[in-house]
Amino acid sequence: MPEQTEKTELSERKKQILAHVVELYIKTGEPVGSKGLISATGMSVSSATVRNEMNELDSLGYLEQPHTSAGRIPSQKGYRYYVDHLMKNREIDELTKRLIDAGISSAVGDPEKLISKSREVLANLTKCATVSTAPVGEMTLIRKIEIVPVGTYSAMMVLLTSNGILKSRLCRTDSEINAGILESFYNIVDSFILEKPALEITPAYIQTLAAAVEGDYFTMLPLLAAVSELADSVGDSRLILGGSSNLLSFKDYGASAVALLEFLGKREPLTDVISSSKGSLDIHIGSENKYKQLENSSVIVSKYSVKGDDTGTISVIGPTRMDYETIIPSIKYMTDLVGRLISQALEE
Amino acid sequence: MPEQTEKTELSERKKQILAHVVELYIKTGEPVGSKGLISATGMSVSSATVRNEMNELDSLGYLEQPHTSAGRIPSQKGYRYYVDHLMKNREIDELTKRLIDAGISSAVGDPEKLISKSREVLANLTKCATVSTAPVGEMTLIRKIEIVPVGTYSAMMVLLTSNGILKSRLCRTDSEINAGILESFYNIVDSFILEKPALEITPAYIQTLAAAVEGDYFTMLPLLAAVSELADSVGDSRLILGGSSNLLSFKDYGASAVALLEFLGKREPLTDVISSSKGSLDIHIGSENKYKQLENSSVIVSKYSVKGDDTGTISVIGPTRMDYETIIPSIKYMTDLVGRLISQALEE
DNA sequence: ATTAGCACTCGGGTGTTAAGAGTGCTAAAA
DNA sequence: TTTTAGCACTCTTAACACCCGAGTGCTAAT
Repeated sequence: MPEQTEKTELSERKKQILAHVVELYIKTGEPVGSKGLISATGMSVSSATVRNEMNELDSLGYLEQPHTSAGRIPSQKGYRYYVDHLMKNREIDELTKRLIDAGISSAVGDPEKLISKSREVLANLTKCATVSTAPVGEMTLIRKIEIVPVGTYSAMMVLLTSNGILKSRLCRTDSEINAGILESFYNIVDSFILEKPALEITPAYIQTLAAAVEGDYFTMLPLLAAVSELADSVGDSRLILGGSSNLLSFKDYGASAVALLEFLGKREPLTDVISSSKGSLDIHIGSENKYKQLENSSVIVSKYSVKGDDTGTISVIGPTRMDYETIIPSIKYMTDLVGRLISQALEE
Repeated sequence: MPEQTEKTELSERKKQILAHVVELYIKTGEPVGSKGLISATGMSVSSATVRNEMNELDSLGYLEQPHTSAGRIPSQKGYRYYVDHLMKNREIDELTKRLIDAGISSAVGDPEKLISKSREVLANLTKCATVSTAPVGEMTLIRKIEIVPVGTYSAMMVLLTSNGILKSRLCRTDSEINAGILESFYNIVDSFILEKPALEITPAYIQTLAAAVEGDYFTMLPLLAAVSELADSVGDSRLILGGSSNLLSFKDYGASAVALLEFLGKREPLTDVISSSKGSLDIHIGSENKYKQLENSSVIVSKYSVKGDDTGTISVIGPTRMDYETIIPSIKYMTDLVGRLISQALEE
């Protein structure tokens, strides 16, 4: 009597077999056949039985055959069923946890560094590509601008946003940077730049400000240009891709790896993919992604929120055959940690 | 009588043919045969003549055949002869020049930005991988450190080196950052950190400093740790690789592209390759590079020097079949420009 | 010195075949 | 009714033979 009792319910043994197929395929990358499955898992049934079950899983759409005489591989539906129902979502591995902690320890206190470190660490850990989006949005305000002269004609400038992103650069003027210049610079900054959204500090806006400057226009211009350049680079931290070369090692993508890398290189579609995630941890398998270029990939998007309502994301992109079982706990742990640390860093 | 008069000298026509073969092969990527060469160049000799000449070029080692019945491709020696004697080293293209100028215009005044922009721009231009090394060395000193509180427990910290590299980060302490802390921080910085080589500000060194702090050890520690982190990241700017995914588009590297990317990902050998260059513009063709992984690649290393004796480099890495004729003027122009602009930025 | 002509070579493409892996089905056993 | 053993079948892959064409090297004629 324990058979598929409903359309959506699989018999225990089918579940077991599906889980084994998915896991074996994830491990080896080879289509798994009835015999191979038995010898690898030690199930105490015959290959014929497994074959029958697999056959049914096949017609139910959970498995598919690359060709008639090969083993089976999970279909998209199969992966989906696996991550939804079969995967033991175990706790994160203690060692992995240590690696993560150690990896981002040097960035504690600085949101931007936390974000990029987390991306790097996760890329190393998962051997997949990772994407991070900083909690930068419409309402990320310019919080502080400092300028420190380091020579007669040059100064270092630092810009801090309400989200804790810090950008700095040197800038150079044609005429001397004296107290007067600094004063009028801070005046402009105080009145027209601070507490404005970073996205609004465009070159055009700067132009209009500069036009209104009395007197030392030509000294002020490079300073204001530097401000706009810094404000602009805040936006750059929004979405960053890392570890994409990891994807080359997967034999899953044959020659198509190049096309994938090209796709990932473009900003807009990637932003789209990430931002279309709703939950706090979303898994998009294969063609669940709306972009054709991702049909053989899975994207795991995990969100964290910092004290405001701003949310950032960390994502992992890899072949559908990625190791969900270990990646998911890692990315979860990572996002929690980063969210906590950033919130902490932003406390007054 | 104009034949190969010496071992090292080729007849005019041989030179012409060699040049054509190299250029055609660079353009098409296909081995060039006698007929194809004539039809592509409009030479007024018969294919048989060309064949004879090619045959001799072959035995002299300038050309080689992938297989008997294919056309010829330049050997390493052929490329070498081409870049040394045959290539018209024309001026940089006006359009390219504009692109370069425009590309790095936003970075003027900031050495570090200049360096990374130049790398990016050159990667886009050449479609190859690019490597930049900043003029960071043993004698790059910490020139200035500023710390600006931005909240009760957090401050932004900025570090400037003698070479104009600026690094910044937020840092956070457990107890309040007050005037006293700041004062003792600056005391430590002034006495033990400023004007020291950045490379010497290691975590270990910081440890010994921190140990000697009286009183508020636990507040000072994160600040000093941040200093060491910043000093460390100065070293990171030393050698940076960019545009490596460009290499994937070259059909020259088939499956070996992956191995190449892996090689380029490692820091030490790459440093070795770049730093073994002696002249101001060095071209290493194929296995002239001492690393086996580069046997199908050429590396062009171009140096610039800034006012001191510090020199940085910009390099292009691509298949031996790269377009030397346009890449070389571009990289030359770029290094000159960057060298000039950095020197300018570093003037008092 | 150049060229036309020609035999030759070799890689790439196209069957064909044999081996191997894996399946689906059937009939017997539990 | 479920499981299992056996077997025929399918399909991929590797290996081999084959042909075609591009390109060569050589020779003889100009």
